[in-house]
Amino acid sequence: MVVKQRARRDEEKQHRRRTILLAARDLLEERAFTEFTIAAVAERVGLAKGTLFLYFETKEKLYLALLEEMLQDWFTDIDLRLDKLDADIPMQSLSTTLVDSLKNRKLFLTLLSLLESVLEHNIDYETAAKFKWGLLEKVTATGKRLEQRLPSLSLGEGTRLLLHIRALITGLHQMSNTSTVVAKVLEDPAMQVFRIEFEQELEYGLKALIDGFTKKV
Amino acid sequence: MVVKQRARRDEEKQHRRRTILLAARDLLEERAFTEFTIAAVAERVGLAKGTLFLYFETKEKLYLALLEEMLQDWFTDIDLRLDKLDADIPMQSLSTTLVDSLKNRKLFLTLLSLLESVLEHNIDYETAAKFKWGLLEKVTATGKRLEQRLPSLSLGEGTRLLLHIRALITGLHQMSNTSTVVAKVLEDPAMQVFRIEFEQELEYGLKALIDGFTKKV
Amino acid sequence: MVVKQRARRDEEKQHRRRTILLAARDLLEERAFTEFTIAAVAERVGLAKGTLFLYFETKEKLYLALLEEMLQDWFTDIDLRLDKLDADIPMQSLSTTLVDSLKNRKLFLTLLSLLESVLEHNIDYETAAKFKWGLLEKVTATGKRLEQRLPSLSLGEGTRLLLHIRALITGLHQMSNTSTVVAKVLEDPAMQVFRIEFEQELEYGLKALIDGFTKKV
Amino acid sequence: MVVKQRARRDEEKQHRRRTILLAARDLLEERAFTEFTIAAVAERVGLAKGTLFLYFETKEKLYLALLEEMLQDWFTDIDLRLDKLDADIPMQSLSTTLVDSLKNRKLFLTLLSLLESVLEHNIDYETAAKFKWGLLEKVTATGKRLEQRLPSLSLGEGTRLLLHIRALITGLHQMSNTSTVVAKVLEDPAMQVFRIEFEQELEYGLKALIDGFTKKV
DNA sequence: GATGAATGAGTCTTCATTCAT
DNA sequence: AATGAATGAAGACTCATTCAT
Repeated sequence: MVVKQRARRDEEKQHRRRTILLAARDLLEERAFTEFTIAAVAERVGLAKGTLFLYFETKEKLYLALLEEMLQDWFTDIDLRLDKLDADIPMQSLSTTLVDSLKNRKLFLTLLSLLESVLEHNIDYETAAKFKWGLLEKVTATGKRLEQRLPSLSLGEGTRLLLHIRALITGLHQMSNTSTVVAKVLEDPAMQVFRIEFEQELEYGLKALIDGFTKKV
Repeated sequence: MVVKQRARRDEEKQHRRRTILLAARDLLEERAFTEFTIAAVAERVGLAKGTLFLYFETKEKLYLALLEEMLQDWFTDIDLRLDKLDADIPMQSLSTTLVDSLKNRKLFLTLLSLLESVLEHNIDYETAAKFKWGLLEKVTATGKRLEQRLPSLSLGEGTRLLLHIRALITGLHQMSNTSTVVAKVLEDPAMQVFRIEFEQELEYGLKALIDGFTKKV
Repeated sequence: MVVKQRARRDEEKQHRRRTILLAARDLLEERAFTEFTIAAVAERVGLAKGTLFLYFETKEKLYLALLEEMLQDWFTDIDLRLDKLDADIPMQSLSTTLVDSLKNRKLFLTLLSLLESVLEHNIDYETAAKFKWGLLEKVTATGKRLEQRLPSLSLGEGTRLLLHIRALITGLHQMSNTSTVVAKVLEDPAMQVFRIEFEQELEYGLKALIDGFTKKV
Repeated sequence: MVVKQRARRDEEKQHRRRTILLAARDLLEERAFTEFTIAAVAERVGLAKGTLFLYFETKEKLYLALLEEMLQDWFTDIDLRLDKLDADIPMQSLSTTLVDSLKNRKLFLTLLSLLESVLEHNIDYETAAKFKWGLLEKVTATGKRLEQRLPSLSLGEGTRLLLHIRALITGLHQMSNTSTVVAKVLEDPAMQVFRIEFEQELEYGLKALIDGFTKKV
């Protein structure tokens, strides 16, 4: 029975919440999502299983909180980069910007890929609504920024482009994360086509996608 | 205990294998993937759970075999359509062709979306290798066809385009399949951005993607 | 964290003890026994969970104290009524008296029904002894009163009658408190036999019981 | 992994079902109801936990099945005894008959005492309805028999008497089953009043109750 | 004394897989 | 080959009780 220092003040509690999220983040970075259990997270933080339920009512809420935080970070980052981006620079640099913003965000990608298929299941209306409204806000704001940077986009197309960008990100991320056995199979030189280098391939795909979105007269 | 007629000859065994796959296919079409349990498949085929393990050593092998068959079908279909496609027709019709080929292939999309994240886990090297080599062949062949149809593509870029097409398909498919609760949240008019109509959106995205791949000078 | 005024003097502590018991009483009146958790009681009193354990070492001790208080009240009430009861009035009115004394004592009945099966577990010898000795005193006194009112009873039979009265009360109370699902089942007219109206049925049963106890020559 | 002989034929399965029920019965005889968990029953039968769920879909269904069987037995027994009972013999022997029928049925009494408060919770409408209809049938039939033996009872009063008999049984049974600590407290000679000898006391109470039911002019 | 965060044993239940029949 | 009963490792979650603050 190792009693952890108690988080009494609200500040401390927020900190512990973050500690849990960080541990979850670490865990996700190392192991497959299927091994991502409450028990594993608890062990990682060095807290009892029950304690986690003091901070997150259900497993799914923990997942979602994790993604929510990462989304927040990512959108902040992306917005900053977009604001710095000169409007005259061609879209090529936009894809580079996006790819750069995703570097060191492996777990963000993992969770993002699982959003609709896993994370958004087994949650209540309240939680779902709160999450979606938050997301809507961010998506709209960033969508607007895209429209400013890419003047050929008409109203609302920024958000739409963002949606397709996400599709490409999610798709490629999944395809690039193979199981250990498959990775071994792909070592064969002939299999090169399937050895997807995520960042490089994403940049390539994004360029094409954005190109297509903007150049289409 | 109704003992099913035994499959003795190899031919019969192959036939039973197919019967299982077909039943699994039907099941997947009706129910969510989480309800896709061995027990459910067995019940659907009218065979015992244990029997399934005579034909597929693990659950994942069954999944993979299912996808393998569907991939076979889809590539055959797509190749046929590509061969019929006149080389002079602009790429716009290529996206339409692709979208058309995916109509009535809901389960194919479901499984394809789960390939790397679920299906390729818990299988042995042999199975993985066999699957990947088969896929390589198909991908290469269809990639070549794309290069023929889209002359601006250089050697090998057909396969690469195919890869990005799949990424977009997988990404959009996942995004368009929301849980019941989320669906309810999305009923709000303001949430329209998140209510993704798969086929329509895919066509839009594919056009842009292919456009970008080809027009890029 | 709102720290409640500390109870320093013994008098204050007794007062707080009572406050807790009263809150627990209220809670039990509203909710089913299964929802009667320490957390719920604490919330109701406006004290912290831990504080409750300063006044009651175990959950069961709290229960028992609660029942003890209610028993005290009830015996006081019943004794008063018995004293007012004219010795010449037939026993019929005794059952009425008893039933009347139980009106508005729902939670008393609930706890009484759980005495041996739940409340008296997980307590120490001391507590058990104290409780039982107190009860003995009350039972004996009221038993005596019964013997005075019902002259046909021989020495000690008053207590014995009391015992059987309690058995009937406990039994009927339990039988009349059905779960929601069962209540729905009992809506069927054919199920009328099982729809027990506690007070009415108790009066009926008590009459018979007391009748039998007294008229038996 | 001790694989138990498999129950293949329907007959064997019924037998295993009974084995489980018997084990549950034994367990209940030895330990308190709170310790009566699926895990404990499984260990007792020497089966895996999961196996129990093949025979009983939920914990509550197991409980109810247990009681259902015992009720069946008891009513059969009681009806037989009532049929043999000469109508001319006074009701005194009726109480004796009832008490006799309850000898060696400790666990039946335990479960019966928990029927409304525990067993009938957390079950679905179907199960509840099936149980109640079965019970209704038995209660009605036995109620009729009582009316035949006790001619002073008017139509329907047999069932009503049965109801009160059950209340007394349940009440006394609970009161007579004390926890270990309380039992120790009751060793004091002064506590004799609380040392309830179930059978003896039930006979006494039943006599009075039946007397009251019948003699009431 | 008061607090409430932390604990962790304990509960039911699911399901892929095994193996006696 | 076919069967399906048996397995048991997980898994999420609850709650009385403890104890650092």
